[in-house]
Amino acid sequence: MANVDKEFVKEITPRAVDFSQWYLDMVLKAELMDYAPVKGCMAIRPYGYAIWENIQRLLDGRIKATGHKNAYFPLFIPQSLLQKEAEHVEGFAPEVALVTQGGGEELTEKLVVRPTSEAIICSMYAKWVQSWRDLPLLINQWCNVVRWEKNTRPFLRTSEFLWQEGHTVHATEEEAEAETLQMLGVYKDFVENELAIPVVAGRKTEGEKFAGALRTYTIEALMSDGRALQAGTSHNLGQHFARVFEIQFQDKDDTLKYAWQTSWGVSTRLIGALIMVHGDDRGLRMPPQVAPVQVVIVPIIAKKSKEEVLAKARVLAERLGQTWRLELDEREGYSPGWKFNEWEMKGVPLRLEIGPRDLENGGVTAVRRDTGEKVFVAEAELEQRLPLLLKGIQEGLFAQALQFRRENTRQAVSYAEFKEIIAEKRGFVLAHWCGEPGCEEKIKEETRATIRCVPLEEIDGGEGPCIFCGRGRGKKVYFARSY
RNA sequence: CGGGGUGUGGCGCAGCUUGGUAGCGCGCCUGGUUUGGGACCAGGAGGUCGCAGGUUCAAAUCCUGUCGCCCCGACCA
Repeated sequence: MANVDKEFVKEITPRAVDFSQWYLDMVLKAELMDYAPVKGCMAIRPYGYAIWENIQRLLDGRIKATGHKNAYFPLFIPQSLLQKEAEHVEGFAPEVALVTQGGGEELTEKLVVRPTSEAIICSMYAKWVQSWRDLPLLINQWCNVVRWEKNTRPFLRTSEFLWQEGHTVHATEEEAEAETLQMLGVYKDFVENELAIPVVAGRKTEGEKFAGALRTYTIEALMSDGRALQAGTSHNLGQHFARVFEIQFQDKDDTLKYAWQTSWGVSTRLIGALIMVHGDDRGLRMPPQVAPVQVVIVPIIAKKSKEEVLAKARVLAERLGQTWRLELDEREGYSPGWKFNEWEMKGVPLRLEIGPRDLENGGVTAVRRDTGEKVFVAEAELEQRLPLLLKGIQEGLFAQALQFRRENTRQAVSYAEFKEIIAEKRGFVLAHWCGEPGCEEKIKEETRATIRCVPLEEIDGGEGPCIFCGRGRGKKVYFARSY
């Protein structure tokens, strides 16, 4: 019908109308989360949590493959511990939640609900590290953290969120730096290959680095509204924490040395990135690698052939369910069209329709979520075709996101042009920067764009005068407005 | 924390200006007919209108206070 397109989206605000409302429609209507009674806190619903479980499984494998082991540290941190590292406390103090009472009595020392675990973990590491033989110490934990944010948004910025945080200790600065970069590489590989989100890897400026770190590296992704999102960070902590927490070891040369440390993390924010990078006006588009449901079978039931169709659908579901995360939608009382829309909204990569026509033809109709393309697949070829189709969707989503990023990464040659791009087109802007924090700060004030990172990869254009002050010589850096 | 908005069945809203004891759509339940892109008919359940005071014979409606949530800024994964 003529208004079919309108019908598809009647419950979803189009992205072009109000991106932020679209995002909220997505997280609520796809049942990823629901608002909880406390500000900024959300219940992650099964469909959303399944994404997180897939992220955990795939990333955890990579973390372990690089020699790290999982452990768990306490939720509560004595306030005095957090206060040991000056920059660290300054960075986090404004957003910590404090426990002042326990068992109905005032606590003698207030407890911080961890906003990050450097302090508590370092206090333990001080006990565990004695000798060079104890190093490197490579530990990761999956947990929740609490940051009392003023402005919250589901998955992107919540008062409590889930993440993993790796904390490692090394004998030398070189080793720590190598670890920091290795984990950044792990993140980039993971985000690009599993989440199908292209990222720029780079270093944060002094102004943007982690509170207490020597250097912070980041992977930055571009959302489809042209704003950037920090998708993961890896910090070289230097010896800052080792000195205040007295993490010392006796080296091979008999001398007592402070250790070198790193920390690195990604959070449930990645789910927000998945939504904003791949989603369209019909709903989510989940990359097959992390999709809670990779394949959905929708039987097309007509009175005459009901039993036959259902029987075949069940057989196929059983068979294909061995390999894929698969759902057979047998619900009665919903029309096929309704189910199509529902599963499209939930972003299931591949839909298999089985109806009387398909039975006659001896196969199923497969429909790709990314392109909408319909193809007939003979039953005998399912095991062979499905992996190819899903691989094609995974790669297709990445390719689309990469193309979008290319089209929305612009070079600015003058500050006027820079301002215009940021104001009207958004996206990444590559421009020379002299390295002065003052220029960075003024650009931020005037355009709300920040330096997302100083890219690790070589960028065409080499060094040049600063986009803002016109002086000095600096590399090209990525600017953007960000989440 | 500043600016704006908003709280009424599960969801989205109307009712408030001009007080009279709550309504619509969707969803939900039951039965039936349907089912290749959000089906239809019939019947039904469900709300002391965020909370607390006040005014009044009477408050969803007027007044005061308070809390939550959302959006836009400043700060952060």
